[in-house]
Amino acid sequence: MDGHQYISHKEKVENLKLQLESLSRENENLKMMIEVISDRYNILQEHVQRKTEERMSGAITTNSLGHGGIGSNKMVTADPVVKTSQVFVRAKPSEKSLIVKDGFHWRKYGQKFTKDNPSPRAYFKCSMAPGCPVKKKVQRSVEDESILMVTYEGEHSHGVPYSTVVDFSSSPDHSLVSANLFRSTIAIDLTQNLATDTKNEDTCKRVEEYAETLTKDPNYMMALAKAVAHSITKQIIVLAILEIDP
DNA sequence: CGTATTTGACCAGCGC
DNA sequence: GCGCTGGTCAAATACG
Ligand SMILES: [Zn+2]
Repeated sequence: MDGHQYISHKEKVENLKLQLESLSRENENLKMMIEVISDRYNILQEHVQRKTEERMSGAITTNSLGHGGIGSNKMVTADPVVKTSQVFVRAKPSEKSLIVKDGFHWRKYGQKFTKDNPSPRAYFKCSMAPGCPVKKKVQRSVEDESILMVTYEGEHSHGVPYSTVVDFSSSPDHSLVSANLFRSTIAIDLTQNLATDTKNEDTCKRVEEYAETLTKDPNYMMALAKAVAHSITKQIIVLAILEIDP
């Protein structure tokens, strides 16, 4: 009697094991597909960027040909509205130098010692797409050496680096990395909302604390993961359609 | 060999 | 103008 039950249980376990195995394989395959697709997506994005740039430059040249003496209205491009956002990020204890791993590709173009901070400040420019104007400054916090102060400036003229999502799962200690990246994105959003009224350090610190409490809340993390997954699947669907269409 | 980083030179703004 | 400071350039160098 018990033997039958035991056997059936054993069978169930074996069955579940097999299912798990096949699901794991499927998961691996899907991961690989995501990687490939994101790769192609980035390439396509690059092409689109180049094409629009070509078209823009052509339009500008044809436009500038017809510049009579009429106007004198200088097209002062409202550049002053460059969105800057400050982000506090926990420094990885292992990293000796300034971070680079936030999903974009940065080319370092300078490093200076500043008057009011013993640690140097590094200057980066986004190099994911040619002509992307985004820059960032990275400097350790004065009082807490394990806090990195990152200042992003401008908006990317290309698609967001979709491959970062893939990096989450493929990273050896993905929990740490993903926590850091999630927090950084949260901090970006919050600082952008708060940047209009106040700009002192206390609010920034409070933002960081707030983000930390958020990441500790399991419900919030679950909702966030759900949202991220949803956006991912949406992107995948779009990409699949694009792939079928041509 | 092509590309990314390093690092001193260089420049622009500001207070005096 | 002068010196200081934060930001950028670019030649040299390191790296894979
Ligand atoms: Zn960019």
